[in-house]
Amino acid sequence: MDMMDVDETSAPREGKPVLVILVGAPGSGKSTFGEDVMRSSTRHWVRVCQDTIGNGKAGTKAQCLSSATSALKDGKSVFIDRCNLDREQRSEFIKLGGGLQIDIHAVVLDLPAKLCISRSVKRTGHEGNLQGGRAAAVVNRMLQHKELPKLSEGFNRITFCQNENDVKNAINTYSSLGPLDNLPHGCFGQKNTDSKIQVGIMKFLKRAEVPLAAAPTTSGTEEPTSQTPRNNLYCKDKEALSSISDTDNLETKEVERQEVGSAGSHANQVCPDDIPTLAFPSISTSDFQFNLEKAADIIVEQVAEFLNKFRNARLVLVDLSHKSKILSLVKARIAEKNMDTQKFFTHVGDITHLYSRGGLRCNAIANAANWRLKPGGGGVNAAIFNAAGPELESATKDKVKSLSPGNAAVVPLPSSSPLFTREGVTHVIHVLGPNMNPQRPNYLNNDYNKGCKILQDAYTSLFDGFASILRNHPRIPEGKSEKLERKSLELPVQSDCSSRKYFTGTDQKSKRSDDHGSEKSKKCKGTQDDLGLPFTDSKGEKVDSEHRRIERSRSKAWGSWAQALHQIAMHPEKHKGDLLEISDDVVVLNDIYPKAQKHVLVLARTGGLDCLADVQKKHLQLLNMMHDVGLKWVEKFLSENASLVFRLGYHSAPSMRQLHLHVISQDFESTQLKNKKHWNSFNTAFFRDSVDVMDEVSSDGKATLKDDDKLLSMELRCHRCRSAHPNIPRLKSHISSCQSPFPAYLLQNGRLVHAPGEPRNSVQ
DNA sequence: GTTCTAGAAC
DNA sequence: GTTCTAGAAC
Repeated sequence: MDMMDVDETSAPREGKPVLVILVGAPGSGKSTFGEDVMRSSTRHWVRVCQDTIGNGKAGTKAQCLSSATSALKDGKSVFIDRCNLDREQRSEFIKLGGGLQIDIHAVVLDLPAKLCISRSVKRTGHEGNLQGGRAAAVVNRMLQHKELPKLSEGFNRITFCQNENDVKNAINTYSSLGPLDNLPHGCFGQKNTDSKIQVGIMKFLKRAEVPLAAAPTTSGTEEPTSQTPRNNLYCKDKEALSSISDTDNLETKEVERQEVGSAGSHANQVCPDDIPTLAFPSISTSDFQFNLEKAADIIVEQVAEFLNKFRNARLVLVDLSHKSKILSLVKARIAEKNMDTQKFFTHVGDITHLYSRGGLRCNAIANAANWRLKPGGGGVNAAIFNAAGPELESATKDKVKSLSPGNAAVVPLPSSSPLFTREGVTHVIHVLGPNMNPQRPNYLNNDYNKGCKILQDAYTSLFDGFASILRNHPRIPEGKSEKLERKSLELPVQSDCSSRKYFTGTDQKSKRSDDHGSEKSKKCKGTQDDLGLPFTDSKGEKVDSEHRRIERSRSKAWGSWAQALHQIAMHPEKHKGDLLEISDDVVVLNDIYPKAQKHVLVLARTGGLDCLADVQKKHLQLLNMMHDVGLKWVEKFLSENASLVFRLGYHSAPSMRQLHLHVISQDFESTQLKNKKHWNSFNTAFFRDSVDVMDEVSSDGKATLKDDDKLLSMELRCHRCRSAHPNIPRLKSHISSCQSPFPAYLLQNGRLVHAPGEPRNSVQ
């Protein structure tokens, strides 16, 4: 037990009566706390409960005061069992201590609001008679006006409990408090909240359910080892909690801006868990057998340097075991140096399951790679390559071939990678550290002069890599990838031959039609088929795919309302007035319920082509043409409003029959965008970028579908800064002003299309 | 795909 | 009481 302000060591061992003021919302467990302690304590306790003090019914505060006074005068210890959430309520009980030789304690049952509410709602025979649905409203209102107690109010000791484990520990502490014992004075279980700023931060953190675990051990957490599990507990269900109270969130947003000083484009984030976060394993200390003490020094020093430069970013050192030596060493140094534990903390868990198992959102994770950047081996490297799927391997191969010690390489993770979809990881940064293991390459023979230098370099490169992601300049090794990325962002506003210019010099060209006039395309259709499909025209395969297609069509029954596009595609002349363009192969029309300022559909006219699942290699030419027609309209729209940004793609499982390409501006400014499904259908993997679809159909003969319903009910995240929002109205109000650059993933491969030089905050 | 609406959430 | 979601019907 490491405690602070232990000023009782020299005091005579003579127990004083204790007045314990329980502080907590209904459902936080105040009564249970008192009862549990009284059951096993050797002290004489009296529980003064306002809910029952009037002959079993609710009484007044005055009754409580007098009842407490007389008990204390008898030398008994007292629990004040009422909410006591604001300072004023507490002050009168604190005054009771005035003439008496007693200790005044607060025990704060600061449990998640959700938990209190569910308990309040569930309980039936509770003395306070706060039952049913009204409980939620009451609990919320109370928590909104909550003021956490401070020593300066007159308490000798305050114990904060933020989870049930903390509560259990506190019950033990008070249960074992014999008649002759005193408890040390001070604040326990939470940072001292002496300044307004800290109160603000603590309130903010509590609401957003950030790991309070991050609080330094020096603040007197009685059991330092309980830190990390709390991390996990508190990060889960943040959406549920943050949605509990509007005013809370508004208030806390302010708090963050003014007091935490969050800077830059991410200042408008609701949840601190959305701060760009890099999780990294300790480099070189496992298989490479680097000295742990030295490594810990270097980690802390390099982290400090990074955090000096980047205020709005988090670093998390991850290891698998609670017993991890390197974690304890680093933890000790964090405490020693009084580092900001919101920005740098340790986490016990699997680096490939930080979100799904630990509730910790990390945009980037570091991989302790080998020099060949190959999967396998063991440890973190094997785990990350395994978890990320083959996508990481090929993405890595595209970026860089090998790595020398002291270097790092940033690899954007394809959105199809499970690490991306499940964990929200957008980048893997491979790092290679110094090797002190004679069995491994580049053995340094215990030369720690060199070793430390290389390890420093490794962390510097790692954090530089992370910084480059923050700036949305993925540091791509020289060569085609970077050119591709840059090129594909530029779309000349001139109206002719856009796609040709657009993709010139990139490897996209070969996959795409060089023209978008329907006449010409039709002419070369046969040629392309002959050239492009040398293998798939064997009889067997044709039958098979035909069969597949029919099977699919049969299984998907289209409702009557889903036929509109199909009717238009089959008989466009009947709908002439509603259409923007008609050709032999496609029809272009405004989406009847546009989900953004500009939202058009490029509709295929091919019969039997109902959705992306029906697309085969023979449709590649059509896909190319649809894309080009889409780009042509994008160009037109950009010439009218150069600030727009467009994305072209297909819904994995469309609601309307007949293959259609969405061309949609990324403002999502539309009253027709009304629900989660609307948002997620354009902003999760459910939306398949046209460029990716073409690539996949070209290489695999079919498009990958992400038609899991889970995608459509995912939490609402801003498509720019990825911050989470509790509901559609609030998401919309956020995106109306979010200026963050788009995630790196979207900036690649021409997924986003905008006018040259726009927007300014994007990749140059 | 939308509209309607009950009831959950605030 | 009002806002918001989500499921059913179309």
